[in-house]
Amino acid sequence: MPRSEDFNRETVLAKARDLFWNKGYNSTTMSDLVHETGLNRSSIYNSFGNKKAIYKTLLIQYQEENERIYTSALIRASNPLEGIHFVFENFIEEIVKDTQGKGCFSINCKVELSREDESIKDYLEKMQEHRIEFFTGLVQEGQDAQFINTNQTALQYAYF
Amino acid sequence: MPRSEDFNRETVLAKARDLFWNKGYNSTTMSDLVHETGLNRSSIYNSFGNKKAIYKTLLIQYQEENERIYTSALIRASNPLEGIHFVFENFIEEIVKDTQGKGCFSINCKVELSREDESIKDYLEKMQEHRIEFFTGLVQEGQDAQFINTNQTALQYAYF
DNA sequence: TCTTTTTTGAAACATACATTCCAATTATAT
DNA sequence: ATATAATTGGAATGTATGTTTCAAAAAAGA
Repeated sequence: MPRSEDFNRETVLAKARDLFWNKGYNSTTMSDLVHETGLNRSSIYNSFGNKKAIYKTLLIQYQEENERIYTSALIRASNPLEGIHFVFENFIEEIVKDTQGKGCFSINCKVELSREDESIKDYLEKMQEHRIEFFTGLVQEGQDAQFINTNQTALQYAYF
Repeated sequence: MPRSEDFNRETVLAKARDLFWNKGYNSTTMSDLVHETGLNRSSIYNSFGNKKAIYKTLLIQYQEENERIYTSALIRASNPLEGIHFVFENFIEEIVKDTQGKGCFSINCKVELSREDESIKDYLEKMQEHRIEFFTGLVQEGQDAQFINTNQTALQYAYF
């Protein structure tokens, strides 16, 4: 009986992400989102929640995507050291690709929002911790298999 | 005949800088500034201009301070390579000191404001260029005096 | 002490946005 | 075709916050 949504969630979110990424959180207005996505105010609030909710959705999506990139790099690699190599190559590639200086979505998020929103701050800190654990594990593995020297502890390498 | 200012410009600016640095530009309100500095709204507008003007003053002050740190590092150094070494040591020191994750003032500025304020964007880009030139010159000197290898051009090293 | 010019304080003003409301519209199922 | 329930458009609302205003107070010199 009811009418159904007239848009594609993914493309809407993609457009929102581009906007936030290009203009930053504070400089992106709801009107920008209305214009760019083509759907109207109420529909946005209806289907995606308010501005911050949309942003959080995108942040989580971004992190999950990165996670996927990491693991795929690990699968391609034949040993832990090479895995780290792949991951960093990916970083560099991203940085080089960013000619307009958009920066990293999560770093931008951290600068703009982690000071005013506790939940975002907590999320980003958890992610950071998670990432450190990831690298520590990787380095540890590499050291166990004698691909990486033990001049420093695994944790120290990971931090670096 | 006229009455004179009842505060110290430097300490006021220092407090403003701490505020902006801790909370970011957008999350710092004029009321915060009024509270923290102790002087009142009108006085602030009178002596320092509006919010953005204050911020720009601080940004320029920050850059000049950095400039001074660079040159002093260069004076201490006995050759260009050591100079670069000192400068980077200084970076690391700053990063380690920042336990609350305040980040770098100019990077924060870039993320928060360069997208919405053309003049700030231009200023930061000019500074970036200037910095590249600085390092390029340094590396070049180092190469001329054979302290640094010539596997890459000076410019390439500088970018790195 | 009186005049002059600033500084000060509080309230008023302006405005840019996020968010909500509600009537009109639209798509689906029966 | 009709009833139903969500979607849509645009106006209305609310609010946070930057900025201005203006009269009262304060300092410095004559």
